[in-house]
Amino acid sequence: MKDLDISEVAKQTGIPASTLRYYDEKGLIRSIGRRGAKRLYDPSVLDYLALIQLGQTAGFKLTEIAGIFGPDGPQIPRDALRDKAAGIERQIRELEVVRDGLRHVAECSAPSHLECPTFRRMMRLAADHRRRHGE
Amino acid sequence: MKDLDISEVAKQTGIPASTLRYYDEKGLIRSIGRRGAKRLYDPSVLDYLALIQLGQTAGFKLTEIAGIFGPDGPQIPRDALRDKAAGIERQIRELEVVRDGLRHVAECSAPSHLECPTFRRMMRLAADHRRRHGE
DNA sequence: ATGCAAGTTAAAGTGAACTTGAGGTCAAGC
DNA sequence: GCTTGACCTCAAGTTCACTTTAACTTGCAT
Repeated sequence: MKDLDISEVAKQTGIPASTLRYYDEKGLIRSIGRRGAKRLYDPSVLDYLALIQLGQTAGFKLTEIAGIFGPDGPQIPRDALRDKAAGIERQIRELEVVRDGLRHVAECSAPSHLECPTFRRMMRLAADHRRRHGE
Repeated sequence: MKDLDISEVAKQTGIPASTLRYYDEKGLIRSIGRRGAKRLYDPSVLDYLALIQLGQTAGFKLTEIAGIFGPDGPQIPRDALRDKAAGIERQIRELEVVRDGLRHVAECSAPSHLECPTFRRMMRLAADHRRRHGE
C-alpha cells in the first residue's frame, strides 16, 4: 500500500492539490484508482510531474506536454523534435545573455544602465541574435 | 526626421502595433511625441524592445521589466539581481536537460519514452536538481 | 475639398494555467 | 452511529499578456 493520496503528492512535489486535480482533469496525470472518492496515485507520478515542470520551464504548453508524453508515447515527428531542441538551444543562448546582463547590472553602477556601454553592447548582441534567428 | 511611426517599429521588430500600443499604455516604452494623433518613436526604442523580449525569455513579467529598467534605472538591490542571475543559471541547466532529452527522444525509438532507461535517468536527474534548488 | 489608409481610443474578448468557493461525500476515530 | 476532516465536484473568478472591435481622427495624395 505505497500508493499516494493527493496531499502526499502535493507535499512531496510542492504542487498544490488544486493543480494536481487540474492536471488530472486535463489528462496530464492519471490516478491509479480511488479509495472512496479520493484519488490514489502511483509513486511514478512524481517523476511524471518533474517531467511536466521541466517541460514548462522549456516553454511547452500543457497540451504539448500531454501530446509528447501522452498515454502512449509521442506522436511528434523527429524533425519537429529536433527543431524544438534547436529552439531551446537558442533560448539557452539568450538566457546566458540575460544572466550576464543581470550580473553586470549588479556590479557596475553607471547612472543608468541604458547608458553603460557594456550593457548597451550586450543588448545590441541580443538584438542581432534575435534578428538572425527568427523570434 | 529619423523618428519612427508605429508601423515602422512594428515592421523592424516584428512586434504588432497593438502590442506596441499596449506596451506604451503600460509604460514600458514611451513615444517621443506625436504627429497629429500618431505616436512617434526614437530609434532607441528598438534596443529597448529587444531588452523587453530578452526579459520575457528569462521569465520576467512585464511589470518586473518595467521595474528594473523603468524611466530611471533599477531600484532593485544588488542581492536580488544576483539571486535572479542564479535562478536563470538554474533555468539554463534545466533547459540543457530538456534539450538533451528532446534530442534523445528524436533518435532513440524505445516503445515508450517513459520506458527508455536513458530517458528515465534524465528525468531523475532533473527531479533531483529541482529538489535540491527550490522550485 | 475629398477620400482613404493608417493611425487613434476605450472597452471587451481571448487563451493559458491556475485558484477559489460553495456545497457534497466518505472512511476513520471516538 | 456520529462527528470530523480530508477529499470530492462543478462553476466561477483571477492574472497575464495580448488581440479584437467599433467608432473616430488625421496627414497626404488626387
